[in-house]
Amino acid sequence: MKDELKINLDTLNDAQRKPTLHKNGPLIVIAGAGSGKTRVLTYRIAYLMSQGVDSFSILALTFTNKAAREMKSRIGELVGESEAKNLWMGTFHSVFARLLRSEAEKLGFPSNFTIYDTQDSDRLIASIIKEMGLDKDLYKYKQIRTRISSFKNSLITVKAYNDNPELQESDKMMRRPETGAIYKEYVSRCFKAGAMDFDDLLLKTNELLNLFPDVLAKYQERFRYILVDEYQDTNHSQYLIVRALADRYQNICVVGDDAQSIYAFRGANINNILNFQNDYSDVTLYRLEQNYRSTKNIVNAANSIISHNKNKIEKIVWTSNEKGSLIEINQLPTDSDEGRYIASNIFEFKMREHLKNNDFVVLYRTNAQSRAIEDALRKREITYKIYGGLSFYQRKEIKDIMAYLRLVINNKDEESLKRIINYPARGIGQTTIDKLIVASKKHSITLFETIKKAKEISLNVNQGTITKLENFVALIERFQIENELLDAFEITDLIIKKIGILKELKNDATPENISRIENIEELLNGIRDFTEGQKELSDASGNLDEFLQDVALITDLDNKNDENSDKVSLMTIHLAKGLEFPYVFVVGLEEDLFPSALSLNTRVELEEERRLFYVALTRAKKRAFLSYTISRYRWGKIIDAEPSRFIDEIDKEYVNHVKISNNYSFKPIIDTSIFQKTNSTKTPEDKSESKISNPSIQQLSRLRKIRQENLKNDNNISIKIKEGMSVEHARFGHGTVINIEGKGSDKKAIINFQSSGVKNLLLRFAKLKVK
DNA sequence: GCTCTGCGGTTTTTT
DNA sequence: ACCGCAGAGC
Repeated sequence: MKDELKINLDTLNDAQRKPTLHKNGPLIVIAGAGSGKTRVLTYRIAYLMSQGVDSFSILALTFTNKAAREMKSRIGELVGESEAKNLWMGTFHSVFARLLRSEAEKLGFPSNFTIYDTQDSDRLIASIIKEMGLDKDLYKYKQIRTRISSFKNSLITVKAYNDNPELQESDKMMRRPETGAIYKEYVSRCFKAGAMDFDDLLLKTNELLNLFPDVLAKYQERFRYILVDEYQDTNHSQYLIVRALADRYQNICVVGDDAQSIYAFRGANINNILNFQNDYSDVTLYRLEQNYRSTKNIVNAANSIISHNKNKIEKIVWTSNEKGSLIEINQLPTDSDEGRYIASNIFEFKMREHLKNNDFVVLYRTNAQSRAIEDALRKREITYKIYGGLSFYQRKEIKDIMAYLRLVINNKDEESLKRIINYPARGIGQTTIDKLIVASKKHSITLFETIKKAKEISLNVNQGTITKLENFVALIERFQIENELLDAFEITDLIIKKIGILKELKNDATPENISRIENIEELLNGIRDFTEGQKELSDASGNLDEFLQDVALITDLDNKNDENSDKVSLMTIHLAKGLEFPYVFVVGLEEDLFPSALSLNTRVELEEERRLFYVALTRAKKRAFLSYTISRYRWGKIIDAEPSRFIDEIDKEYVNHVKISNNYSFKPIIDTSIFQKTNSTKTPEDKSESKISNPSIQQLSRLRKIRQENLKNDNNISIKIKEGMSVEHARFGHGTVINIEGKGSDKKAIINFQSSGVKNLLLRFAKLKVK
């Protein structure tokens, strides 16, 4: 059957077809932004399958779960759903979490091990620092967590740390000689809790492959073809896993763009991609340099930015797309003005060009910047969605419920236990918990066992507390028994009812608590969907441990529930990697913000910020808008801002830089492609101000014509239009006016068009004819 | 053990 | 400006 499978490669260009058809041996694809690298990966996998490669023996590692899902469905279209289902495809973390679950016993972990998220790790480290009696100002738990994380990403185990005088010396220099002891205790507590943190998923995979040659051989044999997307963002630990697995068959295909490497802060090593050709023998290198995404102006501007970096693989990204509009750079007085500038522009573009909210994204360097943008969008009644920040699964109320679920599945999970032992309040306070921790260490048993044996061991608590502890254990054990018979939805529903958390929140019905109730209900709905979905599968049951398996690895970006709703997206630039939007706003282009103040010390860090800017700009298909302010609200006060150095690094040829004029007001940008390098929106009286270069006579006369047309529209048509009128629109055809709202140039009409349905049009732009 | 208040750190980015 | 936490008082 497979032999009959034919993949049509006609839609690929030559550069894309070559790596697609490359069958055996290592290859690297250096792919510029928007050059169709996902397409190559998709077609390559489909092509391999059409050549008889078993779908079970292909491993594809992506950067996000969303990317994996999309690629899988596209492959499904090419080769059939049922075959595509067998592919191992996902993020490093989710793929190797899955692998570890089936091999965990070899490492002494239960197969239903808990995955600690960053917050869990932080709490555990903070707790250890406290238990050890260390100065918490010197030992900041976040810094310690970062340090431990970097150890793990470099495969520096506790033993390796202790064997390494240099590392110990550098911690001593930082006046933190106990770092190694904290690390050791942290690792042992995670082990005792049956928990792995994010870094462990990679570190333990390495350990597994190193310690058990038979296991390594099994997976080498299994994954005969390995493909890695976004290779520039792999860390050392990921690099070693790939190398180990690919060692036997050497069918390794990596795809990436060094210019888009932006995750060094979490251990990504750009040298992985720069040195790939030295790591394997007979590597074939392919380049994808034609950009299909963006206009010439955007591609060229992006090239001019990245040319300021020294450390890079030379490549020429080009496009045959139209030239497009100039990149707009706008100076604004404050961050709230910046928000209003974005909101009014989105509003105007939507009306003028009949765009949807989905066509826009606002990108920022830090999550804190979203606030001013949100306020402005809300005022304009533009619906938006924030990605990242505090994700759904990180919210307190959700983490609380999840802690119950986690404890039911794995009662060794210390962080979950500490979280809920007294929530809702049942009279077990910090003092008791501290005593429990001491006793559990003394007897080398888990916290849960310590509580169970509270009577036998001398805990030094009173009888009332003992009873409370017994009740808690009984509650959890009862859930464990119920869980044997119930599916994930039923047990969660039962737990929520039994612990009375909703009642507690309703009793104090602040707006905050009402939103918490809604979130808990949303969680329950999500679990129901999951449960039902699992039950449809042949090899799944829909019970709780299935739900918990990779829930820790889900991110906001993976939430598909509002993919069809029409919202402006707001996110950090990091989150936007791999995405594209027709209209892109990049805000806060100011020194100390973007580039971040923390990145100015070294060239390496500054170059990463510049790549981040490159990523931001290359998200845009049609138009890009950059903005900066003169003063910005930061750290609770107003501070002066200076334009980012990156602004001057863009070749002037591709930008229209508008600075604040005396009579500054929010006038949206009108299509400047017809009269470049002018401030396009000034009325005739103020046109002499604030422009940075003189428009030609021709351009001016064109500008005047447009204005006259707009005026004519305002004065004639829009005044005439009334409810109930029959009108004609150039694109939408015949329709009837249902309602008129607003006045002057903001006057809008809701019109029911015969062929295209109800539309809300701004009369100034709609160019309606009265019939 | 619980609750209120004042203080200090926070904001670089995330699987 | 906001949040989380420690410490004091109940």
